[in-house]
Amino acid sequence: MLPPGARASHAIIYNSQFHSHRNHSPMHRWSELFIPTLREAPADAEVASHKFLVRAGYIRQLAAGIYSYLFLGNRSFNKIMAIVRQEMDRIGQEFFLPALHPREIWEASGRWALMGDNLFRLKDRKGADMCLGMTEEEVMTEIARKELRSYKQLPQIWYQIATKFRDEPRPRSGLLRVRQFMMKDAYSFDIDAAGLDVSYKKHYETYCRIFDRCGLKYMVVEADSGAMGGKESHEFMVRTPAGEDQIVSCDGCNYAANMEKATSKLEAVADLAAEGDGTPLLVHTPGQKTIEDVAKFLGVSPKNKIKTLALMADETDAAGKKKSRAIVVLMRGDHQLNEAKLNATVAVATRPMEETEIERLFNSPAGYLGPLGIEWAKDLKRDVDQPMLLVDKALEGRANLIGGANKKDYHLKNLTPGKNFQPTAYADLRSVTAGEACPNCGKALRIDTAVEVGHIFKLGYRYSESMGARVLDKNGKEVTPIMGCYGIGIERILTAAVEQSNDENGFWLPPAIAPFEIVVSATNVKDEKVKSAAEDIAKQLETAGFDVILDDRDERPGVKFKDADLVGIPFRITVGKKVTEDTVEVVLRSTREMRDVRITAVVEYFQELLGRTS
RNA sequence: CGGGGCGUAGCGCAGCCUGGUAGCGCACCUGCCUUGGGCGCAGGGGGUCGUAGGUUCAAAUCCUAUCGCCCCGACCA
Repeated sequence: MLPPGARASHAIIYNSQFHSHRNHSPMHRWSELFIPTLREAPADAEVASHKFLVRAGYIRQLAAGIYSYLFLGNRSFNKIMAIVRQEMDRIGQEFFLPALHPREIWEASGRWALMGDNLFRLKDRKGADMCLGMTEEEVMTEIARKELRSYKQLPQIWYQIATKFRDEPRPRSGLLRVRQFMMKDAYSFDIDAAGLDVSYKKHYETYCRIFDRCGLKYMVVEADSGAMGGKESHEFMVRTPAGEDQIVSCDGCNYAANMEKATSKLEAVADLAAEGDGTPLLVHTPGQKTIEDVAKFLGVSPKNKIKTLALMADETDAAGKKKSRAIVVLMRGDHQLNEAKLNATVAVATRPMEETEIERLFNSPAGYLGPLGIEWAKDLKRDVDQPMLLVDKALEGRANLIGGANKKDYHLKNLTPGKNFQPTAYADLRSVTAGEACPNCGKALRIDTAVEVGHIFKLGYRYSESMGARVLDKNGKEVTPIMGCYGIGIERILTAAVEQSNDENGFWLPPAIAPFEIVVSATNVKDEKVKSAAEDIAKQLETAGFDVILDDRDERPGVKFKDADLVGIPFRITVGKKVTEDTVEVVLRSTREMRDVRITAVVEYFQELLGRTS
């Protein structure tokens, strides 16, 4: 824009200066770029990806769980997003939706209340409630509700890549759990379940292509779709100790599942013989409260003991009244309760009961609670007041177990589920442990920590129903479209890649997502021969389509090598003394493999190495 | 939200217990030197000690409050 009164000739001069400046350096020269590498990582960084992304000058923290992405980081993210976009465009259409949402649509879906403090909330100047989007089901469904009229418009797959906000209770591990992040989220709308199957499968395959192209070693696991309904769900996981999720998998077959979903085959346990007349028998167990203590005291295995857990579900009903429902869970003595499974079973969050509550509700001291003499709910319906008795499937069919007697210092023998007491329901509530038998093939299961980079699941009708999306089917009948939703964490792809490939000196990224593919390090820029050879090689590679950065800084070679090792670029070309023999060194960062290549053959070398033709 | 820890220069830290001149390494600037793994020498710049209040002749240091950040737990498409 010209300032008022300026003559056009000035503008021409400004313009030409501007252009000459840009034309002067089409190449990426390290000396002119902002790549703030650090010798030391910030003290509060714990995981490798956090340390290295900061040290390599990819990211800087602005606040807890909020990061600025600098030049290198941004380049890498752009490459990741380009891959995601390219693959998603094969099956769907890209949108760009608002991050700022009115309260109303979240009310309509029921998530305004459900999301609690995880949702960033704010008011506009008129005092109207707004929030920052954490996912876009509401907005997408709102569009579908208003615009989709006929089955002829289905199926639809709509996606976007955008910033999401979550007020995480505890941001951590650098970019692994943050409050603002980029996500590709996609939503499918189909006329029926068979259509959803197709959309789901398309995403499954697309995700595989995306993660393959990003160079990740990932696995796909069966996942829990949560209490929100939805039938099928898969997570795309990258194994790393820095991860926050636990996955169960089998090396013997392809079984793999999220901890919340995983099951195993249990070895049969020998039941105890009935004692006395076979009816529940009171035994004195003075001071023995824990499973271990009681089992030892009575000389039996914890496997023949019932673990009794007392829980409370606090709910607020439609009228805003607080209501608590007691839930008692029986597990085999040596088993662990899986809270996610419990939540999925009872469709409500629970907390451990307080000792005073146990005493008040069951007239039993904590530590001696047992299933007898209490009137349990008959089924899982939620509108009754009786406590629920949930019994883990591992106890189904067992007999003569030992459990609490609801009396201090006493336990009961001869307890048989279904005979002496009637559970509200049997359910799989147990956490799998490593080494148990695979439910498919029987081999030992392993448990690993992993990072979730993608998640696909069949939403069903939850949003389309609650928000009132309807289309007419072939017969002119109004039907609710069925939805799927599909997410990919952009930052997590980079993070997982760093976690996957690093050593004490730094990390290396797959070429497809690295900010640059090749760094050309001129060992000594004061040496004209070295300098011009390096420039020349970088230019040739760039012309051939490679993403190159020229390290032309006036620094000692050691500094450049250290930086090159640190910043994630997979290949380095060292231009040094050997230029007099028309030779440079190519170094593979991952293996440290080094090889002399003739300058005239460098382009060809990389074309072959990266499987690319000019 | 429960438990723990930390806020002193851009980064990493010491000083605090026992109040009295704000320090070290790296980074940064200048000059010389050096050029295949964070080179060397000399000189230099940079800090409201997180913030607010209090105690004291005097506070980075003691007290109170508050904010921020990190870790463990709870939670988590």
